[in-house]
Amino acid sequence: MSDESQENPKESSKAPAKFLKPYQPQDVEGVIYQKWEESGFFNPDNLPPASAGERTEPFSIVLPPPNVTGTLHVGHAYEDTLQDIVTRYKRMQGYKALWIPGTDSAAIATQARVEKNLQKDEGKTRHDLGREEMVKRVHEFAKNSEDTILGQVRKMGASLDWSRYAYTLDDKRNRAVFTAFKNMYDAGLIYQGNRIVNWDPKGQTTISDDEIAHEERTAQMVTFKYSKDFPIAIATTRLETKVGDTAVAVHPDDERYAEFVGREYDATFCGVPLHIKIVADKAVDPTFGTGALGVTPAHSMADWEIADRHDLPRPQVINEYAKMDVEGALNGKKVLEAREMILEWLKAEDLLVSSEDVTQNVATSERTGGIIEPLPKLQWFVAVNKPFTIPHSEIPGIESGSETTLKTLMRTAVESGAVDMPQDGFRATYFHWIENLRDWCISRQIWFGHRIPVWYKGEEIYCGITAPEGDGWEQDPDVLDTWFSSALWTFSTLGWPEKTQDLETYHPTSFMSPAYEILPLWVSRMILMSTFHLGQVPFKKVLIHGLVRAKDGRKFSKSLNNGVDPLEMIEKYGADALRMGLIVGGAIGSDVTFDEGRIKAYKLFANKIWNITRFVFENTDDYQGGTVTETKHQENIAQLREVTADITREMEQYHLHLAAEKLYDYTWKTFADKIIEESKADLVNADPAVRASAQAMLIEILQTTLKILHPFMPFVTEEIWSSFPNKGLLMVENWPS
RNA sequence: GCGCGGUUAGCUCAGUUGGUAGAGCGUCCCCUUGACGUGGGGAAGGUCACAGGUUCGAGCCCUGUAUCGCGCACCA
Repeated sequence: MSDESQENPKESSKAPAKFLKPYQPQDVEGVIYQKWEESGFFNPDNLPPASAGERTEPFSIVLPPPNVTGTLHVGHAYEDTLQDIVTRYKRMQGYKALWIPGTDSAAIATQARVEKNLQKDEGKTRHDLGREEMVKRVHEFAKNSEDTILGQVRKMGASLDWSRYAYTLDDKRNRAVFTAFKNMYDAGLIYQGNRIVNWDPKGQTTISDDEIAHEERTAQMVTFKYSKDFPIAIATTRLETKVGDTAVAVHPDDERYAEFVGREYDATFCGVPLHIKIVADKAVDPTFGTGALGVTPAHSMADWEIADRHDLPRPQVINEYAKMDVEGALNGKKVLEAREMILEWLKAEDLLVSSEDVTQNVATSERTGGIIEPLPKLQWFVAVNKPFTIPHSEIPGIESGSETTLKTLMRTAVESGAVDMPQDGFRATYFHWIENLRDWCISRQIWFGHRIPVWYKGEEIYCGITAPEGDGWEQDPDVLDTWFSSALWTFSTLGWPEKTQDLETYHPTSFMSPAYEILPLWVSRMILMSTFHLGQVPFKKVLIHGLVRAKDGRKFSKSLNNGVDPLEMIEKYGADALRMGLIVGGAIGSDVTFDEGRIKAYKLFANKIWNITRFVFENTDDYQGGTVTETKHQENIAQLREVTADITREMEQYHLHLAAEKLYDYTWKTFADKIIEESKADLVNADPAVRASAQAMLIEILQTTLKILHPFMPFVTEEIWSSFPNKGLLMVENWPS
């Protein structure tokens, strides 16, 4: 700051004409962004030295890649703002600040979107087009939507290094994905297995646990016996699955049924022959229902595990189209029809014991709304509990060359503090999720995405980064779960698997700020991939943010049609106002309610800064130099120094909302309402030294204020800064201390 | 069921290590004083969900209750 007061004496300026009108963000934002881009300073390789000398310390963030399914929404705007504030702050502090942009192909979401359009516009399905044509269409759609969304990110003022732009399906990221797959396959951590998966009959694909939404429905809970001579009644809401039963399980300590354990019975159930064994298993809750569980291994996760323990057969009785696949009259019926038929049959045979309505949560696909049918299928999995030897580890508590599991890595990365997750609540959620984690099903039966890098020829199987030599090889038709590639994002964007300078310099990344809803989906999987492939955490600090909600507290969603278009807000109030309005909306981590009034308030604030500047220019046009000599002026500067230190403290703790509020408060209540008001008398003082002192003070306070406001309101501050003679870009000025 | 979070002014939300409650918007009154009316000055408005506890002192810490919301797992 002291060097500033020595700089000032050389400066004198008239108020440029633009200050005579109110601030018009629309006129300047595009121009300013272009100036920034042309400067090359978004790329840390081009940054000028800082006050402390050459920039040596890296600071890196990767942008959580928006899906190429549509346009920017206000949640993106919030997230972009958080990251841009941090990036700009660190850049001004002298770091090699890098923020990498990218987009995500979002396999299922994007394909579903295109399929929907296809159905609507042409009345066709993807099968009508064929795989090749369909994938082409999806790529076209993605390209279009990518252009749109990147244009929108720029409008937010995001200081992203576009020269390092990455797309999850580009060549480099493809290579990273295949390499990651192969490495994990070779380590025995990716395997193929027949397991119960969440099958979406509507989307004709498997989906992960995280893509399931539970919907509350009323269902009929039916208690019945398989046959007249069967000794135990069981209950179910899914009668149609009962033709796939191979056992009845009771609790080992349940005396009511103890005598039956081990016996086997034959029955013909609604035309289907059943062979039922009575087994004892701890998983059964003796207090629920009749205390006996009909075991349907092929259509229930829990039952599959019971079947494992008792070596039971696992007949599949429902197919991929949610239709019955059994002997007799039920064959080919939809599950709901079959349920009715069986109920009628039970009544007719007098096997129905009782029936009641219950409320239960039905698993549906988040994407298609289809009711999930648990089915056994041959799928690819990542083994999270399987021990393996990690060749290299920088994670505290995990030695290089030691035996560990992916789950242990995920837990240790956060437990050890290598990933700093300061929000206790979210850390608890994270650990809770890890504890319940099962093997991750990574194959998807869709066409758009990373094709699984495995080829088959008869009994032979080959896993590699490119197709194997020779004829007759056929590639696995499935594609990978989109989160598989997203999970590599912190290092695939930096050039991995090549040993690039970027990877060396910028990984682990410094900071990540995702929404809490993708903590399990994405954050934990980035930790999984990064610790496995690099032995490093993906980021040193993760600060989870909340959702932006509509004023009534509901989520913004397309179906509710309550969305707010950030571009409309920018058009109306300016990007700076939108940024401030979102940041001050609430503490990071809690949900933010969207409030247009708040954004409007910050448009007024931008104008206030504009007019402060006008006042300073108008009153310093004859400024010939001189320093801040008056005691009260010096006190004002000292006070600003304290405010700056306070704001810096808040920034260091990532209390961005507090820093923003304090900036607003200082600029308006102290600088404008007190300092400027009090300076008016001094500016007309007969003693030219007093006037000069006031002038020096005003210039210094204005310039410092612009600097500390810049990360929050980059456009208006940069525009004002450009009106001072002999100044470079504000974005690379040094953060005052 | 397990886990997490919220409950503070009419509305939307802050509140840093416990020290007499804050902002924006809204409401009311005043001001055509040369930076800005997209402004300035002032005012009203809160038993900080409830009940206990710890403390000299609690919006903040502890226990419990209510209520709203979220996540995970689901019971057949």
